[in-house]
Formats: sequence, C-alpha cells, structure tokens
Amino acid sequence: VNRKERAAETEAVLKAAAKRLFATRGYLNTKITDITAEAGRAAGSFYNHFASKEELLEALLADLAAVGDTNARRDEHSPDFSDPAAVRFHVASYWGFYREHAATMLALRQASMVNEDFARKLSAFYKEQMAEIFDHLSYVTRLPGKPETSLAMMYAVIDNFAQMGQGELADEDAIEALTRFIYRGLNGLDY
Amino acid sequence: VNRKERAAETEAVLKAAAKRLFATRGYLNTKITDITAEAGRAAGSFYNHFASKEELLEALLADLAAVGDTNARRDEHSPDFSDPAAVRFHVASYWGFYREHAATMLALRQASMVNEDFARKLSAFYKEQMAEIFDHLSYVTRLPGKPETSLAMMYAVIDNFAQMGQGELADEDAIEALTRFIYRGLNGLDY
DNA sequence: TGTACATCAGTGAACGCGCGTTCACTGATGTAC
DNA sequence: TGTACATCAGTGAACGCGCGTTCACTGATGTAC
Repeated sequence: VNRKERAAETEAVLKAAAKRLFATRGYLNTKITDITAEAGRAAGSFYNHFASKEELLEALLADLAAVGDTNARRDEHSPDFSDPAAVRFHVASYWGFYREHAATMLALRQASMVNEDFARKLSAFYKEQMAEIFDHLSYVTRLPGKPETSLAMMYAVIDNFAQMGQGELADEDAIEALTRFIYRGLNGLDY
Repeated sequence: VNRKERAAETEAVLKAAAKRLFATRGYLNTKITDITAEAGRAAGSFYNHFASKEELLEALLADLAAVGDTNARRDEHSPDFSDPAAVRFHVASYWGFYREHAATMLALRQASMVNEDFARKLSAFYKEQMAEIFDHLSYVTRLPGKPETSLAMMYAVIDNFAQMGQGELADEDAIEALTRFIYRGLNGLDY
C-alpha cells in the first residue's frame, strides 16, 4: 500500500461514513468528530482531506454529478410528453436518482437552509434538471400554465414526494401515481 | 403600565423580532442574542419569556393555530372537487395561509431538519390539513391513485411551490396554474 | 542493495471561539399595615 | 395616605459547554546517494 492509495482509502471511508450519518441523523446534526469516529479515524485526519464539512458535501455532490449520467439513459428514449410512457420514464428515472442518492440530497437540502452557497447550488441543480427536458413540453398542446411554471409544478410534486418518506408507498405505486397525476396535469387528458 | 402589560409587551416584541429575523436569515441562522438585539432588549430578558428558541417557535406556532381559522372560511364553501372553483378555493386559501405565515412556516421547516419533535409537529400539521378535506375527494370519480396518495400529491405541489420563492410568479398566476394542474391531476379532465 | 534523510498520512490532546445560559444587581410596581 | 418591604421585569457581564480546528508527534513510505 503506497501513500496515495492509503489517503484515497481514508477519504473514501470518510465519505461513506458521512453518507451513512447524513442519512440517519441528517447533515446538520452530524459533527465532524462523528464522521471521523464512524470512519474509525482520528479527528485531525479529517482535515487532510476536507477543509470543512461543507467541502465534504461538495465532494459528495461532485461524485453524484459524475454518476448522474441518468442523462445517458435519457437520450435513448422519447421526449414526447403527450405520451404517458415518456412521462413515466422521466418520473421513474428522477425517482430512482433521488432514492439512490437520498443521503446526499437530504444533506444538500439541509445545507441550503443554512448556507447561501448551497442554496444557490441546489437551485442551479433544479434549473439544470428542468432545462434538460424543457423541449419535451413542446409536444404538449394544453399546458396548465407557462412552460416554466408547468415544469416547476411537475418537479415540485416529484421532489416533495421523494423527500418525504412518501408514506408507506412502494416505489412502483409512487411512480404510477405520480405519472398519472403529472401526465394529466400537463396534458389535461385522462390517463 | 403595570407589570403584566410590560411583560406581555416585551414578549410580543421578542416574537415580532424573531419572525422578522426568521424571514430574512432563517430560523437556524438566528441566534437568541440576535433576537434580543433586534427587539432592543438585554440577552437575559429572553429567558423571562421562553426557555429556549424552540419554545419561542412553539409559541409562534400556537399563535398561528389560533389565527389559522382558515377553516372558518372553509365551511362556507363547496367541497366538490369535481368543480374547478372548489379546487381553486382551497388552493387559494392554502396559498394565502402560507404567504401570511411564511416566516413561521419556514422556521418550522428548518427546525424539523434538526429537531425530531418539530418534525413530528410539522408532519401532524400536514396530516391535519389533509384530513380536513379528505371527503372532498369523494366527489372525484377518477383519482390518479389511492385517495391518500392523491391528496398527498396535491399538497406536495402547493407546498413545494409556496416554499420556493416560486420564481417571479404573481400570486394569482401561481394560484391559477396550481388550480389547473391539480384539478386535472385529480379528475383526469381538462380545464 | 543499503543507509540516511525527507515527506506524508494519520493521531489525539489541547486550544479557543461562538453562543446559550446564568445570576447578582437595579429600578419600578405591587402589597401590607 | 404614608412607610417599609416584597416581588418582578429587565440588565449585561461572566461563565462554561460543545465542537471546529490546530499542531507537535509517530511510524511508515518514498527518495537520494
């Protein structure tokens, strides 16, 4: 084991510990010493890798963006939001993204409440998501409001629903209900 | 000025100062000494009225519940959610409630991120809201999912929309867009 | 290949800042007689 | 109505806890010769 490997290992262990703690007790309630303890390292070790808890979160965010090539999959499929299947695909992929990165998303939301910088980052993330599928709305003839507003409502439901434990709903049921609600809301047609 | 009046005055001033600060810099970023400074009192004065910042928030919450007889108005109107006007009425009254109590609602949301107790209180508040209009759904024949799920989606959009600065949207435009989206989502009919 | 030194990841006790909370004190209001 | 004492709202300096952050130290890995 050489030095770089060792450092990378510790950094990875710290990140993993942080994610675990963020998921259980939340970002704001997690102390740096909690993270190092959970990771089985000394407190001082943290600062070899991150200047602060914020910076660690930024690293998690960067990881997420790297993986976040949900986009790659998106290219393969229909942008026609007048088709329920297209709506479902987006709902499902966004839902899956949220579930998979629940810890980081929760941390990001909490950090946004306290830190102006993260508030901007989070808002940028949402805007980016929306921009990516903005053109999908051009297939819809009877939107409920301005395109930006319509998109915002679509994401508002999914987001809020994913944030909550969303009750005791199974993933498929949540996706199905969201798809119907959103499809109808956007198109003004039954489904 | 007798003693009770004086104390009540100070308490009111503290609450008002707290609300102002919560609205601008948020609950979590507001220190107790910030509140007393904003209120023009000494730091120690705070503890004559509240045992902690949490308790102050509970007091604000109690005030809100007392005023929150949005319900009173609700009795006067139609529970038939197959009628767009009925949906609009609820959207508008909930929207108005949020705007009016934005500071307290924001504080409550932030406190929920950090404090288990407030998380329960907030969740109870939502459940209560939903329970109040649960029967309105019986007028709807083609719900997008289980009634609880459908209601949850309805509130999810409004909530999330109200929380954001909701962009640069005027109140009426937001209400109109939400009404259409939700009416369609619930009923599967155009409007 | 071996030796001497440099560098680096990790350690954990100690330091110190921010802020919640306390408390002795003040002056005003209330009460007893 | 007046005097003496009690109580209370408010004050602000001081205290102390929690936790982020530092830093001298250790042992291992890397480098020079």
